[in-house]
Amino acid sequence: MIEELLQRAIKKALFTLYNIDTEEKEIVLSSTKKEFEGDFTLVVFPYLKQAKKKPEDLAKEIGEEVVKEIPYIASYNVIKGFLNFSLDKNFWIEFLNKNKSNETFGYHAICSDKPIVIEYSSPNTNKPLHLGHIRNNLLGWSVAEILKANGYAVKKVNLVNDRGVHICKSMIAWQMFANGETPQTNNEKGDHLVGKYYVLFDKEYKKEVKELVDKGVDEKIAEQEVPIMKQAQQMLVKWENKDKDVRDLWQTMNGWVYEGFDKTYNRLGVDFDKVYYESNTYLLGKNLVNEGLEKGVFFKKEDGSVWIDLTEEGLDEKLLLRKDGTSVYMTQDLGTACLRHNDFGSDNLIYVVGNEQNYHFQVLKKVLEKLGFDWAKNIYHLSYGMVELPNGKMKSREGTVVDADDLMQEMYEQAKTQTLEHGKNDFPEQEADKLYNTLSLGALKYFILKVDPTKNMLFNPAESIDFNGNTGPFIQYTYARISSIVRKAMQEKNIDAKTIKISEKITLNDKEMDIIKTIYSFADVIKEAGRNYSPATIANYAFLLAKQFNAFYQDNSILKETNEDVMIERICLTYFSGQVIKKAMHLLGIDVPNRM
RNA sequence: GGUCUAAUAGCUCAGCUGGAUAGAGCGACUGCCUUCUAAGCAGUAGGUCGAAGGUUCGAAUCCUUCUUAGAUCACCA
Repeated sequence: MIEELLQRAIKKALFTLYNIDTEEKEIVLSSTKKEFEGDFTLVVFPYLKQAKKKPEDLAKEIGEEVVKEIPYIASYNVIKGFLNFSLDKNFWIEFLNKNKSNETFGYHAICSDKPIVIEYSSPNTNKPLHLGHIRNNLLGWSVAEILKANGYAVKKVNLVNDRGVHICKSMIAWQMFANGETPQTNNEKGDHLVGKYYVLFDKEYKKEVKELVDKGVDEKIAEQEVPIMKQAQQMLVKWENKDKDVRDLWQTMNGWVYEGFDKTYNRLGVDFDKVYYESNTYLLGKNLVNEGLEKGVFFKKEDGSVWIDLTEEGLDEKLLLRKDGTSVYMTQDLGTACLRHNDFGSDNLIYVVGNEQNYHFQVLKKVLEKLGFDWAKNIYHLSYGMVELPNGKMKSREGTVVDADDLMQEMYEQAKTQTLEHGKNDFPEQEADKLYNTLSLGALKYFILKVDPTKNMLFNPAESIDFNGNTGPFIQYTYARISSIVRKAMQEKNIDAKTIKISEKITLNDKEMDIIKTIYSFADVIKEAGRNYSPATIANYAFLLAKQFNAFYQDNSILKETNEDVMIERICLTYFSGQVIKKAMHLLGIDVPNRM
């Protein structure tokens, strides 16, 4: 990397000229702003005091030394305290020739054999997936890919919440109202069918509560005493006692849901290396609690419930076992963390879970640390913001959710409409279908992933997701143009961009240099995206590169360029841009079409 | 009430560990298709970076206070 050479040379210059001793890593180089001439910039202000020089003089003297030291540095210029280095054109040409057909360009070498385990999705089996889940799934999948590109082994896991009183609610409502209907009899997706009964339960529940309240019962009491709620709670007890009928129904209805989820996951393009079910894991963690009691990390209250005191850490007391000895969410999560650590030999666990659970994960981490697991300090809660609608949060029970399947279907229709509106109606049926899928998912995924995961984001159903501007289809369109050119170069000129070499006789214009420098930074961008667990970094990068390519494309001939050396260089640059766009989009889980 | 997070153009969002004149897209207004895909390109208008202090050669970025919004503080998950 040229930056490292520069850092080394600057360090040396600082030392020999002014006896300033710095670490190479602490010398900050940035890419030169567009308005100024140069490729890399050093800000010299931090060294003024020690060097006892004026900014201009200091910059000049360092520049002089560095140019002598590194042959690739063609020149430098100084503006105030900014020292701008320009690289020799041949450096860039060499870079292109060396890397344009490198399959792993931008990716980092394998750095660890111990896998990172990333949990994402984690749905409940009582309702279908909605837009919030989409954000979760896309983030999880993409971050996994980004970490792989950073050289880590990654295991993707899903922890399905398939038990509990909320699951019993759908079951009770189904028993009461369904007349035996199934996904088959109804021709309805299983998760939607089950979700329907979850909503029905809530409706009936509210009705019954109101009846009691009207009779003069206190609302709080009514909420607990209502028959339908009692039934759900009784069903849960039966479930825990392994009552055969309840278990059968549970298995049947969950089966419907899984069939539905599989379709949604499939269409969304996400997958898992391992799926955990809470029905198998909810009893884990109890042993840990007992160990903790013995070690004196936890304490027992008079009623028999077990707690941990985290007030010294700025947190509260937290319950770990109920007085009846049953476990809570936290207990189970302690258990599953250890399970994962053991299953995969992993010291790095990542949880993709909404920011509403920040507190939970703070506590989880602290508790595991107190239990003496040194890997606990590496637990990372990838805490993402909520997807909000113009009138606030999505609420499943109030029917204000944006359903995942519906949304994907709407996007598909829109992709179709847009394509036909552009007069592109000559695709064979199968190819058209594939294209609409590619474009609709590209639009959806890019829309979600381009925003910083940690921030809340807004989705306005009325405006739907755009296909122009800073969007997935914009980048896909750029790729399609590129493919077209690369194809024609091969067919009409018999030039294979992959293998042909660029001559050093040519010069490079500003638009070309913009693209080259952006491509050059790809590895850094991947590193930064990995460091921040941020697909948004990749999305912004892909957009920048696509925009720069389009600007170049607009006022430079490629295949019609008369100077053959320049034509070859442009074909190669076009090809390379396409490769990098494709890779970046892949990290987001977005396909790119060869034609559109 | 305690804790945490956010606030940047009319709207949706970028802005890396402090660095040169704060950027995109959408929307509005202008231009550009007999030339490699116009889902594109070029341009105009639009900003007290929530407010006030502070640190610094230098602050949207760091610190303090305040305002506003959201999350959380369950023997729910």
